Amino acid sequence: MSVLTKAAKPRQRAPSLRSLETRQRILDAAELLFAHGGFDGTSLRDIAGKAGVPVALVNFHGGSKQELYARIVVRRADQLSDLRLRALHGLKAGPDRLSLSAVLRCFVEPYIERAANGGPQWLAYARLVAQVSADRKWSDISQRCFDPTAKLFIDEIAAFFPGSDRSAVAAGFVFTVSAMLALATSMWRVDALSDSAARPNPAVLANWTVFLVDFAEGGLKRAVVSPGVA
Amino acid sequence: MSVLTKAAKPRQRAPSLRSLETRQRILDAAELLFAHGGFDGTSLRDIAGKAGVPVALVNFHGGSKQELYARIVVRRADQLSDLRLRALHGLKAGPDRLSLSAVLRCFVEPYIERAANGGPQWLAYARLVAQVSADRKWSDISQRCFDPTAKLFIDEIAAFFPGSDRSAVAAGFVFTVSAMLALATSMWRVDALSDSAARPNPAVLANWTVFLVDFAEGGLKRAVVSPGVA
DNA sequence: GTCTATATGTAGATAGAC
DNA sequence: GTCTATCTACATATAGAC
Repeated sequence: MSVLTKAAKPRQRAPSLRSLETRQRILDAAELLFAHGGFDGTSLRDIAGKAGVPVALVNFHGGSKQELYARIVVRRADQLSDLRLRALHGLKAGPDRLSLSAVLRCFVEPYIERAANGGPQWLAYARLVAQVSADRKWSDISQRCFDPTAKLFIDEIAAFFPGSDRSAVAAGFVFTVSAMLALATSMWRVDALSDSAARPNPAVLANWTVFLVDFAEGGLKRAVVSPGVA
Repeated sequence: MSVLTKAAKPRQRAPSLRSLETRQRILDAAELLFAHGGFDGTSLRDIAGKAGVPVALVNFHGGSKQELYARIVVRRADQLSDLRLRALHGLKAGPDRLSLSAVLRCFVEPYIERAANGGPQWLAYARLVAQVSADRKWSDISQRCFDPTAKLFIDEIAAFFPGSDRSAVAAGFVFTVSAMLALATSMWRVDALSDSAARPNPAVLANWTVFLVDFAEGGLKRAVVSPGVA
């Protein structure tokens, strides 16, 4: 049974302003802590402590722990999809012929830009997206929040490879997404492996966007057209 | 303090045969369960139950929960590095000039091949490697188990891009690894996104090796030489 | 809507008999 | 080396006063 199909605890009146503030504090705290510790590594008590509310309020505003987790992922998913689709539509309305890299940028840039410059909540959300995308346990959330937009982009990408196998395009897209998520979660590995000074400043993350788009474009053009996969 | 620097519980004699069998059962069960549920999502009681031993034996043979987790990752890491380095040395000893894709294949193929055909324990181990690589919490394990070999391969890759920034090569390598790990953990997303029939058979995983190598080669050649990153 | 108090279960770890 | 029994802490969730 999906955690998303269950509605929130039924309430009889519209929530008060005070309630909305409390609720947001709880969701914000949960976002930060879930992103850092994962679902199983974070307790509702941790969340209540960080939000400065008693434990019972976390259940009241967030529902069960699973519902709370899902609620947080859903919260920003529409906004992220909006940014991506808006960029894509703007591109298609423009005068230039579509390029593969431009399409890829429409998908990648909103995520990276917000992870880099959207403040700690968006950075946490970026990590949360990586958790959800990597763990089959959350596949229902992925399917509801991310797959519709992803499929649209796969269609756009596939148009650059006429006659190609759709599962090859999908695989290339998944590789691209995994590289994108690595930007938000694994830059510490890049630093460790390049023996460079630490790069703790999240602002430079944005510098890697063009690198990522180049990598994905080159990878797709090299792999999808080749007959490597039957 | 690293979990790896602590030695195992001191024992005065070499373990008996019976002990070795019990220990292996415990480690195998832990490998399967940690890979499926993650560190925090798996209890020592689950592991003891699956191994068919009392809980106390898990502590006796595995040490603390963290030590047990680290022990499992370390257990196959040397073997994996061996396979990769042996393949690389074989390549360099051969008559042909090195190609980038051949070098990449040396790194990628042992992992994919064992995830696909090495049985359930190796498949679980592949997922475990993905967990360790994605979570900064395990960076000390990454550094001990995987970074030395990774640095050697980055050196080899960098030789194909003279004058390039080492952190760019490292980033391209991290992207490549993230795509490799996605093969072992996220093929369900490919199936969901391509609307294809499920692909539950792990044997076809190996078919994707060439696709992955192509993707990585194309991505590196496109991204590293371009001046996208200062 | 909020919060105290608590019900109920499970976690990791170990002491000490065998 | 093995295993029973248990210690202590913390988990999620809710009942019911305010």
